[in-house]
Amino acid sequence: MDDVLLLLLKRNAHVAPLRISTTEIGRMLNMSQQNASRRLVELEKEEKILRKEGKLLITKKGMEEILQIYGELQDIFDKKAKRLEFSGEIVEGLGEGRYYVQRYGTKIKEKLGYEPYPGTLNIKLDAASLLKRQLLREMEPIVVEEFEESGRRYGGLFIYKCQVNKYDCAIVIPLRTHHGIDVLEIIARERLKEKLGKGKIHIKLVD
Amino acid sequence: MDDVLLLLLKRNAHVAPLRISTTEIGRMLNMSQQNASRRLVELEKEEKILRKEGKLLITKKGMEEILQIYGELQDIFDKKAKRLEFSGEIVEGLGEGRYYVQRYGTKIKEKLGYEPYPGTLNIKLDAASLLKRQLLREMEPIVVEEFEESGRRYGGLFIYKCQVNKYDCAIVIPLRTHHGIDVLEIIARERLKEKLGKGKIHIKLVD
DNA sequence: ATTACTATCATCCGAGTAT
DNA sequence: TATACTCGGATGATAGTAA
Repeated sequence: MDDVLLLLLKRNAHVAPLRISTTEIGRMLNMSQQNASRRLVELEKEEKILRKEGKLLITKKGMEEILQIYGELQDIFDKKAKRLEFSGEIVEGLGEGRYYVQRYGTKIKEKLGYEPYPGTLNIKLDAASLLKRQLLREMEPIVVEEFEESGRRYGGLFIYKCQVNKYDCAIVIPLRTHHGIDVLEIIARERLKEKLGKGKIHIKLVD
Repeated sequence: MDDVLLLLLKRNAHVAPLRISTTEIGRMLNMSQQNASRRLVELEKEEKILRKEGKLLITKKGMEEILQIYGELQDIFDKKAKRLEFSGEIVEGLGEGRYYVQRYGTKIKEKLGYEPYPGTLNIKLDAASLLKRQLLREMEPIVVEEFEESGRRYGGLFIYKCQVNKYDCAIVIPLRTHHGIDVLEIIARERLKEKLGKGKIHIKLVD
């Protein structure tokens, strides 16, 4: 982004006309007065700023340029997580998924609105998805608090709603014990393993 | 900010090594392959990226440059947005405000907690406010999703809570059709036009 | 196919200076 | 004081081509 424009923005020239000399601009940006002058003429010609009575104001067009970049950066840093997508393939679990989903079933229903099928779909992530895996941490999880039942203690869960090949599902991350970071456990209303078949699995996080 | 670096960032080269050819960079940024190549060599010399096995990765130093600018923009917009203030004067609407507020009334009540007076206050913004108008985009809106009723389709709304001369109100931005950007439509619990009188109107956004 | 060198052309910047 | 012109040198980009 144009550094002169950014300076003007910092000085609020998008809100109120700003009085500033080319000498000052040059000093602040380590450039000559002559160059600052030329840059302003340039910005004016491009209709990104306008000058009136010796004061500078950033125009709509100028703001669009800035907001364009700001928007892109926001997308990258703030919203990336919401578009998080993983891919991988189904692997066999150890059968413990079934046990846990039954134990947590009521709690999960409170959060998701449905009782999940008693079993988990285990997806082994491919290399590219594995790198994105850590971005899950930046998402706001649905939290199932730890609880005690029949004298046994059950650890908390983080749940993230997602779609797996168009089916509404949820990723479940047990906070206590869990297998390697390369396998995601998925729960859903119904048994999905057969419906999904043998191909590559796509997991897309949803709000 | 360096546009090549921004491109690499968009392609997640800060998260995982990215395979991309100089030809592709050139094509995406409208520059020659030769120039893309030179720019990469440059970025590498400045230690903003590093290359390994033909893949590119943005370094810590590279990210610092990006986050520096992003931080500055956040300071400007996030803080400003919360203090966003407009001024202007009341203008006559076309009466359609009344119709729409009635249609959307229930949805609005769900979001704001009260049924708005059936009519909108139309404020024509002055020149200075007009420039700030686009900063609304940076704020988090209250969203009324589009819906269908009696076979007719109603577009979504963005709503922003505000105070108009001390009265709690809300700015309503229809996402489909809307008049010029220079008029803001305001809704409130009660009819405000008479209470506000003829002077200048001040609109202040609130959380 | 790829990257990146060299040569040439274009653009940007700073110094001097006119206004 | 101020802005902004011209001009020469520096930096940047493209075309051609080597590796």
